[in-house]
Amino acid sequence: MARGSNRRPTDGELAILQVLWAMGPATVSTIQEKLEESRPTGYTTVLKLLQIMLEKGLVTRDETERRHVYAAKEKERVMKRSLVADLAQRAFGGSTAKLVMQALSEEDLSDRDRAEIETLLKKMRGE
Amino acid sequence: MARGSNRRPTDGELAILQVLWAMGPATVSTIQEKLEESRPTGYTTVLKLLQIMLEKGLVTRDETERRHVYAAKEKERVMKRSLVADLAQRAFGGSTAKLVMQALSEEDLSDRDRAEIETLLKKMRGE
DNA sequence: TTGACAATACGAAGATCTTCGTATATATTG
DNA sequence: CAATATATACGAAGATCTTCGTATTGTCAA
Repeated sequence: MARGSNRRPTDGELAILQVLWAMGPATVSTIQEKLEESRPTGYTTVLKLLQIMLEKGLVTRDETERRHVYAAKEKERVMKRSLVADLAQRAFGGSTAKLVMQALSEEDLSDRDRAEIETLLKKMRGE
Repeated sequence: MARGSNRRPTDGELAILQVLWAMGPATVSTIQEKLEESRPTGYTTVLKLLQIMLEKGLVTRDETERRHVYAAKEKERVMKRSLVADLAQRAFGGSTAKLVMQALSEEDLSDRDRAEIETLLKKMRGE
């Protein structure tokens, strides 16, 4: 198996994935600039991380142009699902419901958020 | 600052915390036996982890008896809140609501769970 | 073609995590 | 008390993560 396969992304990797999900495919320097806002990181560091992520299969790379273009491989949704499942597993005995309860009970949700969640639950009830 | 302070617990540490939260204060061998079910780990490894967790302030230790008794320091709720907040930060742009939406939309909740969550939301709406 | 610049590749250092072997200390029992 | 069992302490190895310095490669202009 390749390096770190089947493992959740590290903090650095996740920060990069967030950028890629938000911006779509991008070059190293673009990613690095964007990352600067939330997580200052040198150019070669970002590059190295992307190279490792490529090895791990977390991103794809288009080498057509001189400036390689990286893109997140896993769909955002798939990855986030697995992150939530992972936390549920590690901290909530595998129960996503418990995780949700915990999240809701501590948080000050906006009315809008709360309404959205209620709608979602209503839809689930219908099925 | 002490070792790894302000950092989220590692997988091994979290596994131990889960045992301590479930069983209350316990000796190394008790913890190790319990852990065997979910995460086979040798005795000295568990011991070492606990010693490190003590340094980090994740657990307390009662040395009165020959067999030291370890206990989770942070309240379960506090730690779990910070874990959820951490994931929201790292993967959902800081939005707990988005995290919850993601968790709910993918999961097959039992009717009971769904009802419980709806009750919680209703209560929040009242306030 | 060559010089200058821009981008990638590579390697290694320093931290942390997990694991375990071994040393040391403390009971227990015959 | 001596022998044995049981606990804890310590240190070090092997992995992974992050970071960065430096080497290499590719591009463009004069």
